[in-house]
Amino acid sequence: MRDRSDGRVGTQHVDVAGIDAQGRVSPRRAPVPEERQRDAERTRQHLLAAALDEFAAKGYAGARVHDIAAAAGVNKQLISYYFGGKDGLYRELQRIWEQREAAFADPEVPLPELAVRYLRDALADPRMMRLLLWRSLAAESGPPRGPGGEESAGMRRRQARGELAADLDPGAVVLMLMGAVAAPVAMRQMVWRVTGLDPETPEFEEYFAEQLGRMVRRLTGPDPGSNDAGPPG
Amino acid sequence: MRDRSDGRVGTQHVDVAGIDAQGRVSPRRAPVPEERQRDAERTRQHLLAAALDEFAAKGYAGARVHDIAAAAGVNKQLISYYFGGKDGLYRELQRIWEQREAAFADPEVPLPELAVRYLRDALADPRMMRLLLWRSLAAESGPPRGPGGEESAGMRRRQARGELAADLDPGAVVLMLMGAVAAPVAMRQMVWRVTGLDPETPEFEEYFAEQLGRMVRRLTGPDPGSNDAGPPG
DNA sequence: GCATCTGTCAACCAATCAGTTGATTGTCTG
DNA sequence: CAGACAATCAACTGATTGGTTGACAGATGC
Repeated sequence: MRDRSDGRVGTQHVDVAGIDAQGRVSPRRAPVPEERQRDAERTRQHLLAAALDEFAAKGYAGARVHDIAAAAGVNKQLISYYFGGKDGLYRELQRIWEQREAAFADPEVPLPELAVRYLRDALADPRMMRLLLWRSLAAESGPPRGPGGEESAGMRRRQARGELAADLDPGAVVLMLMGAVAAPVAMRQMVWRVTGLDPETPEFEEYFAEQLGRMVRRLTGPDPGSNDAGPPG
Repeated sequence: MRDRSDGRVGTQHVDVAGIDAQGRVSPRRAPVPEERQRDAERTRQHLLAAALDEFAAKGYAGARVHDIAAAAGVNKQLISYYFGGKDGLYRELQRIWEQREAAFADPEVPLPELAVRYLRDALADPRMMRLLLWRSLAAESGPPRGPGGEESAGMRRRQARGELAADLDPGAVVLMLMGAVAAPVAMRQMVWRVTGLDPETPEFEEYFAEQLGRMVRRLTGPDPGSNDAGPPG
């Protein structure tokens, strides 16, 4: 047995929440009173945090296991030891992300707020969004997998509730919102050219969140004035 | 002299239009009556076309000069010979793209049509969009370069003309439209999950073009009915 | 307190890959 | 047609890079 990750596949033993927005590892590891010199879980988390930085920054092909190990402060062999190699480390990151992803998209919160929430999340820590984009671009083309058209269930409920204009298709709206949220991450230099703002500043976040909210409100219902300017005169 | 590209820097000797949407090389090369065995310009174009495919598919880090040369049907050394290496080939592609880019964004065509035009262009041949996305993701973070906030000049004219709602900032609208157009290219699997359509089919193109047009029309002026349902009142 | 397992590392290895070298052959020009 | 130059290729090279090996040392249990 030379790959410690084999036994973990399918389980969720990883401290998913242990990686904060700055990539630091949370110190809470209950059964360990003082700092040990050797701590498998701590090393795993350090590697995962460093890998998230590296893969988000350079993508899979551009990432270097040497750099990940160096950033984690451990020997690069431990990547093979814990995750079975670069590929396993990458997969583990994606697995963690898919777990978190499910917690989003509450169908009760109004659409403009939901969009803005996604935006702020992506801007506060663009690494996951970047990971998604890298993966999407790298995915070789071919027939789509999995069930299709299911994601818009909550959206269709919104529409039935009158929260979305009748002549708009929920799928298209979701797609456009995804694009709008991803745009500042996917096309950073475009932000500068188009708005004159640095996409990483809080100024831009406030500006674009406000604007995105307004735009989404215009997609809600046949009367755009009813949501942000009172009933029409 | 071992790099034929040195003498070309700054000039535009390349048959930019010679690469069509399918990556084929146009056969028109005026002063050549029959097929020669050796043809520098033809080889250059073959390499550029193959490079566009390869870089768009895998990005810079993932692209392999060997594969580019093989797809072009020539020896890989010719990449160094004509372009000074992988990097020079990549730069040349970007240079070509920047030349074409300028031809877009006519401030006279209505905004919904402009957005739809961009969308159809991106869907018909996603390679340039993919190139842009790869480059954006790979660009290391840092202070933005070049002049900022200038791109929205035409948009501001639209707003003054009343084509854009007064409470929306042109920059934010452009950014969102960019994201919406890029979304089907940048997040292909999302299209399938959200709409149930294959993003490469004409069905999807018609569907999303129609929907995008409707959404953009809702961003034009305080009265959404004024643009697609005649004058108000 | 000793044996065993787990965690860690330095050094090594094989594969990949961009780029170079030197030779070969088509093409043009006088 | 002959010399010169342009275009092309097969083989080689040096540098990365992901992964493996074998040793060693901290932790753990008896």
